[in-house]
Amino acid sequence: MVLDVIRAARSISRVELATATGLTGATISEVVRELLGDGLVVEAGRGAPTGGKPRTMVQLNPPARYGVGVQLERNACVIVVVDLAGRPVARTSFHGVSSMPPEQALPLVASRVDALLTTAGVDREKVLGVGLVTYGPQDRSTGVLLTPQPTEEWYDYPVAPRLAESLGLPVLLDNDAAAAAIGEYWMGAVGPHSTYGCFYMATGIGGGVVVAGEVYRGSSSNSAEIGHISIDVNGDECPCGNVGCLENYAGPSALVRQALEMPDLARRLALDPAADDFLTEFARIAAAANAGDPEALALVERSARYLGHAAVTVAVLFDLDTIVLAGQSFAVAGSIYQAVIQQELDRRLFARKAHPVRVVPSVNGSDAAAIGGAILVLQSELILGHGRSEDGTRPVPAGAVETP
Amino acid sequence: MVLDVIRAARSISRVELATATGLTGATISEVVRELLGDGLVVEAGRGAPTGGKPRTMVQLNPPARYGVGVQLERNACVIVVVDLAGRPVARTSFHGVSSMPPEQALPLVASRVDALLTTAGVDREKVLGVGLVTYGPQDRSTGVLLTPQPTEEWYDYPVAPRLAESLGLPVLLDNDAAAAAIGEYWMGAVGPHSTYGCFYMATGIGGGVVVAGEVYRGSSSNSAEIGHISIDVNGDECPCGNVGCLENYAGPSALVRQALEMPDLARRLALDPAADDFLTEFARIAAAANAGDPEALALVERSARYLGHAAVTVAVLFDLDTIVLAGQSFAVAGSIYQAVIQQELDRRLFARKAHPVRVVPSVNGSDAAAIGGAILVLQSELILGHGRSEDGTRPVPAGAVETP
DNA sequence: ACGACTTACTTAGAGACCCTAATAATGACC
DNA sequence: GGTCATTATTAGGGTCTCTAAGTAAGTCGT
Repeated sequence: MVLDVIRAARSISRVELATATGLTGATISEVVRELLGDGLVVEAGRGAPTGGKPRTMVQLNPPARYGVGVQLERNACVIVVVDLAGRPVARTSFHGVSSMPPEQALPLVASRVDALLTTAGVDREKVLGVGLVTYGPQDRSTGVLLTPQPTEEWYDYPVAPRLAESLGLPVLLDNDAAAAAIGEYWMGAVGPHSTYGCFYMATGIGGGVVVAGEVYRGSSSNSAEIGHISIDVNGDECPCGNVGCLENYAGPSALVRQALEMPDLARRLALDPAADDFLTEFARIAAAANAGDPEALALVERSARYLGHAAVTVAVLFDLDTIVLAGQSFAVAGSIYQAVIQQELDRRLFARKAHPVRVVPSVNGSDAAAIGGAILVLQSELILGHGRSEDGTRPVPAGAVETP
Repeated sequence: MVLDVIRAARSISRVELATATGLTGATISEVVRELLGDGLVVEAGRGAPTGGKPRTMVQLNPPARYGVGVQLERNACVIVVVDLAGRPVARTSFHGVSSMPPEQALPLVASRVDALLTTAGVDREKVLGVGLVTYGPQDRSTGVLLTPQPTEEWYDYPVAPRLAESLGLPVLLDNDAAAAAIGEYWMGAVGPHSTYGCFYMATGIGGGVVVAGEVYRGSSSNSAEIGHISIDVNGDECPCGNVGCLENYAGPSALVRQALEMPDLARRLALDPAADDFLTEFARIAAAANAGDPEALALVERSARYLGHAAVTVAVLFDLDTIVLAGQSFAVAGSIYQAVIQQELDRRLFARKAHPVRVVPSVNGSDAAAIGGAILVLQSELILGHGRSEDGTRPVPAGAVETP
């Protein structure tokens, strides 16, 4: 808990820690000494003069621990290594995983992770674990995917345990949007008391909500599937069973479909109706909208308005104060989306006497989910204490100085 | 925490408490001794034989403490007194409060509470506090209403502090739907690990979500306002600022409006277009639907389908396992609503590999909100420990046996 | 019917955690 | 250079919950 406050504050003195945590100075002294001993934090400089003894600031020691984030998307796989500060120190991405069966894909991923750690010169002892993030339903506790994607063979396959086996590191399975959401928190983009949501748009649209610094988990940890909430009670049925699903109005594949129905636009952007990777087609539409193409802009703005409409629902239900936009599909035309969604929220929530909802782009950019996955591991092991050993002490990698 | 487990189990032995709480038998012994001393629990009988020393069961001592619930609705005011088991031991209701300014209404409410406690013979020392529940936005921390209802004068009026002053008892302000929701939990209608929602329909439609035995609170404790989530992106604008609000499709006032547009039905049910209390008109429609009137049934079923549609959204976002229907507007045609909403959930969620969502009526009937308000106080003071004194001990009303 | 066994509960002592109170350290200010 | 304000540390104690050992109260076998 103290560590989390230090992280949030970036640099903080012991007195400030005491007031922030509610603990007494004596206890803080003790805890900070232990953290210093573990190498997790370092003393760094003086605080502003206060008329007495100057405060010695403590802050996270970024290279003390690392987390690995692996994101499996429909087409690509992104791997990042982040330090304690949440900053990526190494990154790689490659294609082809989605067309393999898991038996073949996971060892490949494992070898890539190994290679990345080696080239980045990261001491393996300092790696707390791997955060594996995917879209769609999953069983976090067993580390199993509950969707037959990318291929049938992945359904019910124990991806997390198998990857853990290959790597010899703990592997946490989680949702891409949830990971991106917690990434914002760790990086300090939202306040520690903020209740906020993340809209994650890549090939699909996912969502994650964070309350008091932790991801909201419902009864089965598959909450906030924003892509399949309905925005129109009279809409068409979706393969998911619901009607009027947001994704079919506002998702990248929907926009490509809509653009293909506009012959002028389709020709102008050289859209390929047979392209199997619709994200590149979508990126072209987004780029055209950015460049001022009226037809493309109209499409993107309508998509954004639908997203804004869903954002109102999510914001009202969860009582959010901030919504973060993350995922590569916001990479190109993110500012348009941000403006329109913000406008929609302001318009629809103004009449309520409630606080406004702020819309912001992710601080972690396109790799938000992968980075978030790595951060989930850091949080799980260091803050929530899931990785502590049986005797209650923290696992101390080689190199850390043990307190006597 | 131990008390909460005892409540949930109704009757439980110390060994079972140990396994349920994760504490050791020794600790449980100590804690239970203290609870016995406070009079909060009593030993009651033997458990099933296990081959050794029989287990002595402990259970809540219902008359040890009481909570008062006060519900302010648009037309009526309901006051209940419940014991530790959550059972109402006294109840009264009256009209007229909504037409008064708060300066006049709150002393009236206070006198009614006093009278009710007296006639019920409840020792005032054993009353932990009052749960005041209302609809619409509010500021729980200050006990202030953020809506100009029932009249302008109530807006920003410190209702909770004033009532506390009049009564000399702590007063908690909360949302009616949230109260009804937590009432279900206390009564054991949902399991302790359930994540569930409550749809509360009286004059409007409210919602509450409970996670791990506590009401979900967003950034301002005004979450899950179900009546004003949109079910139709192309719908009409609502005074709240949103479009296609559920309440305008499925709420009691909407149904009365729809029925008045059907001359045959309006005549048959003798609906009064000028009636200011549309709940009695709505009850007539619901009764007709129950009795098999095809037009009335069609109206109610359509309303239920809209509610079911919203239920899908809420269930997906919060990942619920159960939805409770509460409030007087479900009193008459509750079974129709329950069946249709259940059907809609099953239909829309089937394709997902997820768990089903169960729809159940409230165990607390029409007074669910008032009872829930009283229970909120019990929970707040006894389980969450908000009412403990400075030295960390529980407040011990006269009559309780203090441990040496 | 008696004693051995099983299971439930209690007591005693130890350790972790965090508190209060007193003490040491360190730079600002006159 | 001494006093003061403020920060940090140390010492000692209280509370909580644990382990380990002991006691209570049944069942079961002979």
